[in-house]
Amino acid sequence: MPELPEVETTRRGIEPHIVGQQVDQLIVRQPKLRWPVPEQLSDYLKGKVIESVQRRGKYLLLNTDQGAAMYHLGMSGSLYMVSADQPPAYHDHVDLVLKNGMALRLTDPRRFGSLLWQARGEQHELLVKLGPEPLSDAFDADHLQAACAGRKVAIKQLVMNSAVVVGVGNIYANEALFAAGIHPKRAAGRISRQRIEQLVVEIKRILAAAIEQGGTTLKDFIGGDGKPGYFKQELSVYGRGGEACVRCDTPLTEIRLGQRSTVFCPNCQR
DNA sequence: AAAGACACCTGGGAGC
DNA sequence: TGCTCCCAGGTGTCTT
Repeated sequence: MPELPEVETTRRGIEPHIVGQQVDQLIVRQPKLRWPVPEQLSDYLKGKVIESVQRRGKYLLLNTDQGAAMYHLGMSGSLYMVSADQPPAYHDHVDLVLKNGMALRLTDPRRFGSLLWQARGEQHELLVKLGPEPLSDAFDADHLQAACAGRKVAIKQLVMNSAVVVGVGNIYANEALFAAGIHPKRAAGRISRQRIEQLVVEIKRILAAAIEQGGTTLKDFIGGDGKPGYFKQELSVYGRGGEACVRCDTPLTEIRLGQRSTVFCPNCQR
């Protein structure tokens, strides 16, 4: 489900309901997520006040004065507010119950998501190697060019590498490469400076636009406010293999690149 | 060091 | 109706 825009949409949706609230308890019905939910997490969180909700890449950090609850939504996760007495459904794995009677509920059918703890003053090891935020000034043409230099890997796989830049998943990698006119299989080290600059611009533009639209709802994504995302209407290539290119009418080609479905226009993208 | 394959897990849709 | 197979928004780890 979630790439960066969906995670940011979730963050904005839950933030007003959580910041300043005190944790009553953490109910873990299914601890077997991508990594086991730490057994002591409930003790860590009990009685703490959520001071802020922060996003780093696709992680959400619920900060307290002792450390942070660190959520990742994997492929199929979502987070939303419910009344604490709302009966859980089958895949509702964790409730963060607040003293005001509400709860932050984690649903994740495939369980590729996670809920971990980051101690105060430490950086969790999963965050250490992350590259810059795509919407920050640290992600610029100099950075991307340096990451591409000498690399034979396909540019699509490079921009999806979280050590290079965080938050660019399969949907937006496809879309950004189309917008920049770059073939997804092109070797990263064989792209001109000018086209790298264009790619940086398009990644930022598309992610920002998707956030504005509340993310992309494919199957069942809903933001923290319970509304679906509307960016699907803006997709030019993702999910459109075989259909006509919006720019030149050529049928879009669909291939697999690193086990991920990849769609591009063989005429517009070189 | 870099590239590629594989792993984790469930549900939905296509095809027979 | 029901079975099998393939696919899905992620990403750490193991193998070449």
